Amino acid sequence: MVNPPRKSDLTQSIVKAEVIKVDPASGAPSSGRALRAQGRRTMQRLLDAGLKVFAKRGYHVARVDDIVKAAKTSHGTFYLYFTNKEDLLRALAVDCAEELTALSSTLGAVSRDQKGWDELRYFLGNFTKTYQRYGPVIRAWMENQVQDSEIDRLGVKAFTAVGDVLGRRMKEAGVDYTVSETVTVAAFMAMLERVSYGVASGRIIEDEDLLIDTMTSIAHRGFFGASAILD
Amino acid sequence: MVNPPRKSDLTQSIVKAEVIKVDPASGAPSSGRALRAQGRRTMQRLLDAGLKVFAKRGYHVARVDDIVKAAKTSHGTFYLYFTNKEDLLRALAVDCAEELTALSSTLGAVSRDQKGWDELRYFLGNFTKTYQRYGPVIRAWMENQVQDSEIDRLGVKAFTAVGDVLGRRMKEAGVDYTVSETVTVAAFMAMLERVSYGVASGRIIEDEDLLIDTMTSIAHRGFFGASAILD
Amino acid sequence: MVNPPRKSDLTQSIVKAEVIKVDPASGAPSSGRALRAQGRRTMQRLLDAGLKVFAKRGYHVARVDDIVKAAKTSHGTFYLYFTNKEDLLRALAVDCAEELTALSSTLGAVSRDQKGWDELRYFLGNFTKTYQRYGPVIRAWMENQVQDSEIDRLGVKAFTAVGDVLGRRMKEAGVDYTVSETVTVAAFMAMLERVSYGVASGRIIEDEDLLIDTMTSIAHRGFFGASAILD
Amino acid sequence: MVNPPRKSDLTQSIVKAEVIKVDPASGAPSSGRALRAQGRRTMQRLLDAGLKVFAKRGYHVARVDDIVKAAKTSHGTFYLYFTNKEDLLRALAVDCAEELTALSSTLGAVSRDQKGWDELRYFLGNFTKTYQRYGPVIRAWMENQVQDSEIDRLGVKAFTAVGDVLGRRMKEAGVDYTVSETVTVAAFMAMLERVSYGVASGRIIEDEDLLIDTMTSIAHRGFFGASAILD
DNA sequence: GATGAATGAGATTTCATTCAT
DNA sequence: TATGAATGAAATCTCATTCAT
Repeated sequence: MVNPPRKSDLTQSIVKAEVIKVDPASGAPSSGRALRAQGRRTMQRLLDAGLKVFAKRGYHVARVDDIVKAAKTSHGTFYLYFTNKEDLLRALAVDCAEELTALSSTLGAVSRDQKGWDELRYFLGNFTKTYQRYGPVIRAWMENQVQDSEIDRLGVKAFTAVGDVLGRRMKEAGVDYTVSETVTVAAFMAMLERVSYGVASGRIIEDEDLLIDTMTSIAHRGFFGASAILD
Repeated sequence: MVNPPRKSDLTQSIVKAEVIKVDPASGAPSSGRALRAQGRRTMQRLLDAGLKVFAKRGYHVARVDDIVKAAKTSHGTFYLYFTNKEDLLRALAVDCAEELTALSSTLGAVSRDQKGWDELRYFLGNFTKTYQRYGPVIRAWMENQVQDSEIDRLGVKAFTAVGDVLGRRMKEAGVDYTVSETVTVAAFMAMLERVSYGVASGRIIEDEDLLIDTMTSIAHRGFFGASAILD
Repeated sequence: MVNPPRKSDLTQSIVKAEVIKVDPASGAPSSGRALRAQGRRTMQRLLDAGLKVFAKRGYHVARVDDIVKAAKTSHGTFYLYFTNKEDLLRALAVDCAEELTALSSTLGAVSRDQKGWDELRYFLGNFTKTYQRYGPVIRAWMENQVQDSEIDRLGVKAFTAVGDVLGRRMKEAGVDYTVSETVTVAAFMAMLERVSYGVASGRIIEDEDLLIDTMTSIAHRGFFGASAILD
Repeated sequence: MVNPPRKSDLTQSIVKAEVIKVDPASGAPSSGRALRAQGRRTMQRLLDAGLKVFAKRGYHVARVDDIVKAAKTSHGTFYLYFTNKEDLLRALAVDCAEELTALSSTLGAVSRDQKGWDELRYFLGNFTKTYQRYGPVIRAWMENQVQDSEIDRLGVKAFTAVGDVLGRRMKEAGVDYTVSETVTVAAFMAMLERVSYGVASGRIIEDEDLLIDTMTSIAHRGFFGASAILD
């Protein structure tokens, strides 16, 4: 039988997720200004507000006005910390890229058996965690919403890091029949990201564990050659 | 071995695509005005221009000014045919929904063998064709770019039509182990759409046939339970 | 005695000034848009309003809002014709540069006698005319108010044209004792411009003819070596 | 021949300049607060920074932020010593006005011979010195950049002091043919100021001694009736 | 039918000045 | 005495939509 949707150990994955989180305060001021405690707090409030507002209807639609309202501060203050909306996104992108890169190291070998399924399951759980916070940034990358090439580069780099690991693990799994590696990896990431977005946006309503289990099964078979019927 | 990437009959699929296309002039003026030949031509120019401009950086970013320039006409004329930018999208959405609905009927039973692969391959080829024209509309739905709920409803309906067929075919294929049907179907559509967008946006560069072959193999195994190794 | 402040023939200088005026409608739309009669009128209204508002407290202090109010139009309309305030200045600068260049050809040989005085008087009268219209632009150049290097170049070119003629005429007059030509010409232009500005700004209140006569006498002696006492 | 550009005694003029300088610390705090040593130092740093920053692109363009950065202090501190940006200018204007007034007493009788030329030369040298420090303030007056009428009054007063001396010396020299005294004096000051600004701004590049010599010769002939050819 | 012109609401951004520590 | 943080009024600019010919 296949992957008896073993209730994944959520606590465990949370613990690991903590380990992944790389200095969340890394959102350093774009300008070189040294910040004191109060300034750092305000900046963090703005970063959080940015994520929150971007999450609602996307980066493009978000207004600086919405962000400062959410951060309970003023326009003037916003421009004290960021040169513009894009600059705020950039700061978030840096953090997000770090987290994604760290994430890429949490995927071990994916065998075709239950052990491989578990491994994949764990990885997808971690991705979901990251998406819960940085979804808006990942979405902005995925939807090509960014003009700024520097931010784009960050995204490409982070996605490549994850994609490389996926590709390597697929090869190890002996998935030699895959016709185009580029497309395969892209397809995997696309599926992952969009489904996560569907959940975040409320379009897909499903129990989180069930969701991850389903994605894991699909990926295990579709990308890692697991048989639909395990014995 | 499975699915010897049989060179798909492109001509054939084009022919079928023609059949699919349901009255391309169906984008009737929202205002309900009766149009003479010249008027119909102008309107078609605007619709085409809309698709072209939306394709570049998405519906939201597109300016009415860009559209009228691409259509070689004026602002005044635009508002003669459409009540606003959204109205143009709606007209395109109607056509796109029809095409997607028609598309959903082109997927036969997907067995786990080569025949099933071919069937799936044919369907994905058709989807690709549709995306080449209506990509911007599908993208707008997928990225939640639309405010107007009527347009959204059109999208949901069309996606449901396709999703239903997919779900039915999966069930027929005996993929009963799939944990959540909602998620499964969503994952399939997401993969399909995003990879198509990746190609359209130039981010994924790959030979079209190879691309479709790859997607087919992944889907065949991931969603329809085909074994990685057929004998 | 020198220069019996012969009442200068104002009419005549006006006539010549007309000749000088090089296509006042030359303020073509910065963008390539072709303009109809109404559009040209609006644009001209904005150009005139620009001069008027710049005249009040200078280019820098002027607000786009003041300009559109003076032109009895809206913000939107302003940006239809000019990309920003600087662009409006540029359009004016082009016209002004043409007029200054034309002006430079209206100075004949300046002998040390009454004839030379008359020649100089005529030239200064013409300059005054030009300043009455384009003073704000000349002032912006003189006060280094412009960031844009293209506008600056226009100014330098026009000033050089005038300066060159002055320098040539001085040399012809045998003013070999002048220690630095650069400084001499600069001093002449500076005097001319600032006194004109003084009048335009209301700081210097003096009868126009008397003013020009005075400037002529100073310049005739200071720059062209005329004796204070002619016999 | 006239005025063999006798190498002016720079040292001497510097010495005299020192004499002119009237209590440089006179820029007392507008608020009237008594200041200790540290406070006086901070204030002086701000005043110097003001001059430095104003020199770059003018009073209007200068930002308080630039000033505090140049003074290596903070916004808060700035407003501890000055009520606003204009107040800083006012403090500088007071000092500048004193220096200009003192300057006006350094011009003796200007005869038409070499002795007169030397006298004028000395005066212009002194003016140049003053401009080197207070140029930005003088420029602000000259370019009408100040809103505040009190500052303006200071400027008018200082300029009048200098102008009066000039006028008196011209009359003494028997320059009775000058048509309008107002205009004559204005022209002289304008020439002086703008050429100095040209040098300060880097637009005019010329050896300082040569520059002063040239100005002296022009003024000697143009305003004081010296003959171009002395015997 | 078609078009260029005009509009104004709303978004972004700057910066002198005040506040709190 | 000093400072970093915060503010908000005012300026710039964009763009969907309406108007007049």
